[in-house]
Amino acid sequence: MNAHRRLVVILGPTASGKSALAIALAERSNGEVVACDSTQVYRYFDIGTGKVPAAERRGIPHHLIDVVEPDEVFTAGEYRRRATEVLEAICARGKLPILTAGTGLYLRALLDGLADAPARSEELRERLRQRGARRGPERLHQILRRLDRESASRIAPGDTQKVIRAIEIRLLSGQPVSALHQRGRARLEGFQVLKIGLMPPRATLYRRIDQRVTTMLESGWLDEVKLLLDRGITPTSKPFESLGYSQFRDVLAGKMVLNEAIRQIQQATRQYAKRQVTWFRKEHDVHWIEGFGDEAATAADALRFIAAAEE
RNA sequence: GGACGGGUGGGUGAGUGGCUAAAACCAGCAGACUGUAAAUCUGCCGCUCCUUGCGGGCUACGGAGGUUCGAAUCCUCCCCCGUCCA
Repeated sequence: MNAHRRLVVILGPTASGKSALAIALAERSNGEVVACDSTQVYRYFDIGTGKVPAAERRGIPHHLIDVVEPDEVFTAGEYRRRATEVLEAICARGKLPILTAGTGLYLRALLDGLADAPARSEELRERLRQRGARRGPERLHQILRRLDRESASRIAPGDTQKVIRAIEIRLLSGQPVSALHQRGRARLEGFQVLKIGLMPPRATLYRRIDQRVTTMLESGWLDEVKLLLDRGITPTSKPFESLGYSQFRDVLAGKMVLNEAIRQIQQATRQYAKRQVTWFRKEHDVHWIEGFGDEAATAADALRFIAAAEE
């Protein structure tokens, strides 16, 4: 019924220029930006997560940025709930939602939905994790094999994180993961989704990543990290695990020299970009553009694509 | 000039006669991933051939010789690097 409502999704690896393209499109088509990024949801982690500073947003509203405290657990399920609400609100205002998606899992959770599985349970995980630490990861995998043969065969014995989640689902819901998955997922309804994928040449992307890390440093990234620590934010909280923050935390603790940290951040970011590309490649119905989002030709291409979809 | 220590695959580095194309880690490449996802994990990783097999050939542990059925591993000489003595 509401198929006339549209949702533009811009997906692509880090540093491909999603934010710039989103703002450009929002200005031309009465849009608002919604971040689909697992790190930008955290407050105070600004420079390294690539949040566009308010002053550079050209008046375009941005959503799902700065929505939780650093010590809060945030998940794909939570993202889905909040994003669904935000999309409704934007449409109710008669505006066009434009999603900037770097976190493939969150995008899929929103668009395709998640199975009706129980949310994570910290105590259960803690118990399992301890057992894994004591008896080795193979032991956990054995437990999973007993409880849910099918997912045990799909999950590598070394992948403790996924093994624990599968055991958790089985224990909490009483059902194996495969059974839950078979029952389908609650996909996003009522939107015509227009996916635009940014796929700049790998070599150029990597050069940009390297350069962007130094640019971020010049704009005060290290000071930001220092401020976070001074403020008492737990150095082991989740956002501190993200690219750059962990390295700079070590620099400030005197465990690493700055040059080495920069080198590692650049390298880890390139590896991350590769993983994003691997994930997004499988995404269906994407209008791929082989350039950066901040290039005029890319914006023109994207606008043409959106216009063509109007009919 | 002398005394030691060392030179191993893109990097670090193990190996001190056969089980070694050579551990492990990193990098690189490819991939998986339905509530930690900027996370986590998996495969490949000298060259080459095919009948794609726990397959064949070639090259490889600074260089050149040698010992041995067999050498990254032992011997000789040479070249580099580090530390110390002069």
